[in-house]
Amino acid sequence: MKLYASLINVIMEYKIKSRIWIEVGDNVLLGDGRVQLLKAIIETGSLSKAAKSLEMSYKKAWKLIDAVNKSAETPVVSMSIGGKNGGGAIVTDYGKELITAFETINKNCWKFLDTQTNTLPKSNI
Amino acid sequence: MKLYASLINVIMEYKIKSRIWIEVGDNVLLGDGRVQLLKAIIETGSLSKAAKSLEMSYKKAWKLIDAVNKSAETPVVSMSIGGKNGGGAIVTDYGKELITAFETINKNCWKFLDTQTNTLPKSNI
DNA sequence: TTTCGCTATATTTGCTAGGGTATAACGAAA
DNA sequence: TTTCGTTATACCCTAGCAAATATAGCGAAA
Repeated sequence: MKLYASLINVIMEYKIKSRIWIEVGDNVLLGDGRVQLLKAIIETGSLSKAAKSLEMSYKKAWKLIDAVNKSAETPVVSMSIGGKNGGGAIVTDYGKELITAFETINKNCWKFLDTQTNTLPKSNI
Repeated sequence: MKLYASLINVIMEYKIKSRIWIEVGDNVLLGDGRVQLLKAIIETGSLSKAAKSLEMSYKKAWKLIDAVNKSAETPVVSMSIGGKNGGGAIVTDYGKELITAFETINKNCWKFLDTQTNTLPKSNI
């Protein structure tokens, strides 16, 4: 009995989840998807390759980065067309700082929420 | 010059936003929309009136509540068909406890995120 | 000046979540 | 037993978003 109860508690535990994002004015600057995309750009050096690596359409990736660039005053990713390798995309130092700040805040938010789980009412099965 | 800079800082300030939700197993138990709907049910006493008050279709409201009831072991809202007023929906005490817990956690999450705003890199306009 | 791979953008196609509508089932009270 | 307002559910249909496709433009290097 005690065994079953503890098993159920393990399986059916509550989990508080969250998503955070950064807004500037009325525009979304950064969210989880955009951060993943920026990191893929850092790894691949181009927007199209980054999109492909995330199995995302180039169009969607471009729209996301366009929105980031439009809502950020300080440049986050700089694009270049033509040239040796056809062009490419580079995440600026400021963009990299944003990424690390975002990810640490996100992790800390998750940690905080985990501490709040025990404030939820117990379900009596 | 100093004046303009401070004005820009006020207008263009970063804002870290978030949404939280509670999962049980793999199912979503509660999110912001469901909490609003539950509160509307408490106020109106019926699912259809609650949906109307939130300008939400009855179908959508029913689906949300159905999902809540299916993912919760302890009943959250009990429905009755027929009778004096055709039936109705009642949020259980357990459901009310869930609502208040959810809302305080949410507020505390927002407060926490507000304290983290200054860890974001400064944009140099 | 030709090639190449990338950015940038328009157009079409396809899909799915959601609204609208209709209708059945229900049960207390008049 | 009729009325009434609700829950519950099926069906069609549409708008809006996303994917797919096509194509133009670019510039360094060979």
